[in-house]
Parts: sequence; structure tokens; C-alpha cells
Amino acid sequence: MKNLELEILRHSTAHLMASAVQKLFPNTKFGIGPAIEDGFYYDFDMEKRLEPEDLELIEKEMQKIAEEDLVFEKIEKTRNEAIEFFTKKNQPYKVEIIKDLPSEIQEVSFFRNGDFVDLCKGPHLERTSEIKYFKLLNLAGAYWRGNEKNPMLQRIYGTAFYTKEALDEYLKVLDEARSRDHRTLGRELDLFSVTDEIGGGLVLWHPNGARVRNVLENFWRDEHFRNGYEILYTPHIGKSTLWETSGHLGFYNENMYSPMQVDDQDYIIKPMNCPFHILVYKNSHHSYRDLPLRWAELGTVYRYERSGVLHGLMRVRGFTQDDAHIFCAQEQMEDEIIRVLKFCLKMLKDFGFSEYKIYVSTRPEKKFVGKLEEWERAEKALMRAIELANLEYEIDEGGGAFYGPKIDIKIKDALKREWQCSTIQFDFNLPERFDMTYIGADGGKHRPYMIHRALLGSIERFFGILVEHYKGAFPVWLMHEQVRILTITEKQNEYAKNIFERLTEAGIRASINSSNEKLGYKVREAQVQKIPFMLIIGEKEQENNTISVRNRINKTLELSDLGKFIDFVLDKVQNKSLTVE
RNA sequence: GCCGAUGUAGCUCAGUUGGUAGAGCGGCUCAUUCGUAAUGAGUAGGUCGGAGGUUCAAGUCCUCUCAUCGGCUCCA
Repeated sequence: MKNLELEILRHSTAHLMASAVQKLFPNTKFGIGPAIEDGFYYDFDMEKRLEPEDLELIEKEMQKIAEEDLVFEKIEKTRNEAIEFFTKKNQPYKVEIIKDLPSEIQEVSFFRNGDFVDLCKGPHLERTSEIKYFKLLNLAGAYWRGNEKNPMLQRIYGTAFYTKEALDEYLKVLDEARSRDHRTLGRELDLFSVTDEIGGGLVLWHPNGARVRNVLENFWRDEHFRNGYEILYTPHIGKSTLWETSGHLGFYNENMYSPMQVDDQDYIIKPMNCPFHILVYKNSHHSYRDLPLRWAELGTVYRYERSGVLHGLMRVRGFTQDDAHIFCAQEQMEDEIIRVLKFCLKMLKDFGFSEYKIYVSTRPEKKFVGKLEEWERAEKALMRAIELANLEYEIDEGGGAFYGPKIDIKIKDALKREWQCSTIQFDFNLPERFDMTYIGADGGKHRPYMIHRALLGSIERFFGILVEHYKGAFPVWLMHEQVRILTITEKQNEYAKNIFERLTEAGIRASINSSNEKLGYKVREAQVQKIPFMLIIGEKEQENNTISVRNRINKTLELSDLGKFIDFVLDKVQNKSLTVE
């Protein structure tokens, strides 16, 4: 199925929905109703507050209209006729759209199905009866034209497909996404919590989640040392004058928390790590021989996020960035970008993400700092690095920050959803503001290039993505508990303890369940908690000095020797294997 | 921040037209010593998100407030 065909179907379904709404709620003013990635929506302005039950009503009405087999009829009108038409019909939003069309457009097209006539350039299906498999999904508020100063309209989201199978499949994926929700799994696996008593967007990491995080961070550090980075630690607060120098108080103010007073000085909790890294740089003079400097930090920052945007671990107010800053000379810049990109992709792959989309954001039209040729050089370096890696990318023209162009990498998870994680950004602003220099081979002062980069983005978000990607069943190397020993009767307690000690000694994270429950119960418990391996220990095993291994995908493994099992697990850890067989 | 929905035990939820809180799971205790997704019995958990108000009486009605969820805007 081509996307274009789906788009036509969905857009036509949006019209169908609008015509149903018009029939049910005649005084409705219509916004727009486009097809979107997985479906469509339509925005309405009406007296009535729509409720979830109304969706069923509207769906039924749509079904009726579809069965009437109306024709989607195209009508042309001149611009003025169109304005007159919609003014008469009391459709101010439509009038606004037409008035905002470029002046060279004098003819506009309409589509009619039955009594419903909508401004639309098409294309559409031929008849309403072609729309068979659709579903209205949810209700939401949305600002007219996406601007929060405009009135808020009521939006209905829905989707449509050409076959029943495709629709069912899509609804199944939605269900699947719900069952993977990291907030639910986070509670079920006791990984983390967010509580009202502390405040929204401030995360408590429980032992299980913290264990996984710890493994992740240790790996992250090792890899950074291996890749030529040094690691820094910097404070959580700093004088407000620092943020004046950096300019954040100007351009980032609305995301920063109010200052606190210490000894008559204002201090601000950090929303970024960069100024601190720059001050480490400025603590001494640098020669061109020192460069490049690559400094990384798991830097915890606090940013004010509006209350309505907080979401589990994905959008929080306190989070840890896997931040790094690279300071280099102009001639090193291109190599550094290539290096970062390679490092980044390797890191993502180690966590099991090998599908991604890459975006390059270039210089904004108007507001930007730095010289034009610097921008061009940097943009070229970014694109070249991606091309050298033989990867595709999309250009977001003018989408860069005012201080420099960037690469953003969005990873695709098991459900093909895209998540923004990695970012590689040039900064032409801070080196200038902090007057950073190095002494070149010519004995003169030069300004270093500065590159910000985060590979995982924020540890919180990345962890949330991992939870959803793996549905809580982390790969063995990351899993907080790798092996659980299940005894059958208490006669095996001693033997179980010996096994536990050997596992622990080998560096395997294990526990014993010797409770007075039946084996079936213990298996179920371990299964629900997605523990990769269960060692079942009964009289038989004890007598023969063996073990019986079951993994979390309900398979018994042919590994009766503990030593061999330990090697097997360590091998999985070593290779970051994604399987448990 | 805005629009809408929700908020009852650790979790999932029930609570009829206002009459003073209930289940399952989980926890704890006891019994059971048992071979690959739930052994049985008993028991303890709640100022029904918070603050006002209406009423003889509020989990149920009204007002305000906070938080969460779905979106919008914004973003790591």
C-alpha cells in the first residue's frame, strides 16, 4: 500500500467525519482536517463539549453516510466567491485560511459530499462507500493554527485503512504500546517512581532501576575513556553572573529556576553543564598541542517544564545528560565530527538500537551568531560525516539553534516509534562569550571550535525508551537481576546458597527464592519479573550436583553444570547478547 | 500554561436516587515441603487527592485547589 493512497483515504475519512459532525452539531465551525502519520484529525469549534461517548455517535453517523455512497464532488470557486460562501455559512476559520492564501491563487477548490462542503485541494476518493475500516481514537484540545494565543478547538483523532486486517493490526500495535508503557512497567518491576510529595518530573530510582542505570553508566564511562574522553564532575549550582556571561539568563530564562541567595549572591541551579566545562578549560592556558579536548560528564540538570508536558521518564524536570564538550582547532573539526558520529552509533547499537533517522539542522534565516563561512564549514562537516558513514539524512532547513548547526539522531524502537536521543551541536556563541582561546602554532591566539554532544540524550529518557523497547525484559547484561534460584523444598536451601555464592563471585546478579511456595508460583513470579534465567533446584539436582535452567521465554536449557552455566551467562554479558538461549 | 478526562487500601477496580466504605491481587501470620505461570486458612491496611460549602447526614451535590492521563504549545 502506497502512503499516498492511505493519505487520500484518511483525508477523505476526515471529511466524512466532519460531515457527520455537521449533521449532529449543526452550528459547528470547522478548522482543518488533514491526514497525519497514522491517521487523521479534524478540529472543531462548537458550543458542545465533546465527550468520549460522542465519538461512538459520530462513528455511527459516519457509517451511515458512508453507506449512502455519496460522491466526493469537486467544485471550483473564485477566491472572492469562496470567501463570500464561507462568510455566509459562518465559517470564520475557513475564511481566514482563504484570506491567507498567496495572492496569486485566485481559484480555490472545494469538495462536497452530500450537504457537507469543505475547502480542500484534494485529492479524494470517488465515493464515501470506499471508506469502510476506520476508528475514532481520541479527543483532545488543540490551538487554532498551533498558536497558543489563538482559541482552542476540539480535535478528534481517528484512523482509517483499506482492509479490516490492517486496521486491526494497527489497533493491536496501539494496545501493544500501552502494555509497554514504561510508567506501568516501572511500577510492576519496581524500577522507579515519581511522587507528588516531591514534585512532578522529579524521579526516584528504586534499587532495581538504579541497578540497571548503574550498569549503563559504568559502560558509558568505560566507553568514553576508551574513546579519548576525560570525565568531569561539576557542581549543581553556580552564581547567576555565570549564567549572565553564558547568556542563558537571556535566551534560556523561562526554563531556569529562580535564583537562591547565598551570602548575598544569587545562585542558580544548572539547566546546562556547558559553562562549567568552559571554566575548566579556562582554568589554564591551552596550546594547539592540547587539542582536541573531549570532556564528558553525566551532568544532572534541572529545567522548568510546563506542568502539562511532564510525562513519566520521557519528559522530566530533573535529569542527567550524558553530556560532553569537544574543544578543537578548525582543522580538527571535521575529524572530530566523524569520530563522534561513529562513537554515537556504536553506543546506540550496544543498547540494541540499530535503526535510526538522522536530521541535520542548518542556519536559521535571521537570528544567528557567528560568521557565515563558519556556519557553512560546520554544516558541511556534519553532512560529510554522515555521508562517510554511508547513512541517509534529512535536512531541516533553518532548524538549527541560533548558536550553531546540529545533527539529531532519532532511534526507532521495537514498535518503530522514533525517539530523539543523540544530538551533536556546534556552538559559535559560548567560546565567544567566554573569550576562550588557545595558542596556535603561529604563536597567536585562536578561538577553539566547541561541539556539544549527547549520545543517549538524558539517562532518564533513554532508560524509559529501553524499558518500552524491551518491554521490561532488558538484555542480560543490563538486567538488574540476571539469575534467580528457585528451591523446591527447604531441604535445598544450603545447596542453593552455595550456588548463589558461586554466581555472585562470578559477578552475576542473582537471588534465591526459598519461600514456602510451590514451584509453579515461584516460576510465575520470576517470569512476570522477566528474570532472564531461573535455576530450579530440587532433590534430583542436589543429589547429582547439577542445576536445571529455565529461561524467561519458557524454555528449558540443556545446561546442567553450574560452571558451564556461569560461562554461558558471562558470555551473554560480554557480548551484550539480546537472547536468553 | 491551555482544552478535556480522571483521582476510593501498595496495585487493579466496585460503591445503586446523599444514610456513614468493599473485592481481587499484593503484605503479614499459620498450616503445607510441594518439580517449571497462582496451595489453603486467618489477619492487618483507607481522615474516599486537598480545602471550603450545601445538608440532620457527603466517597456521592456545589466551589476552589493539587496531581495524573490524552492532546496542543514546547523540548533531552
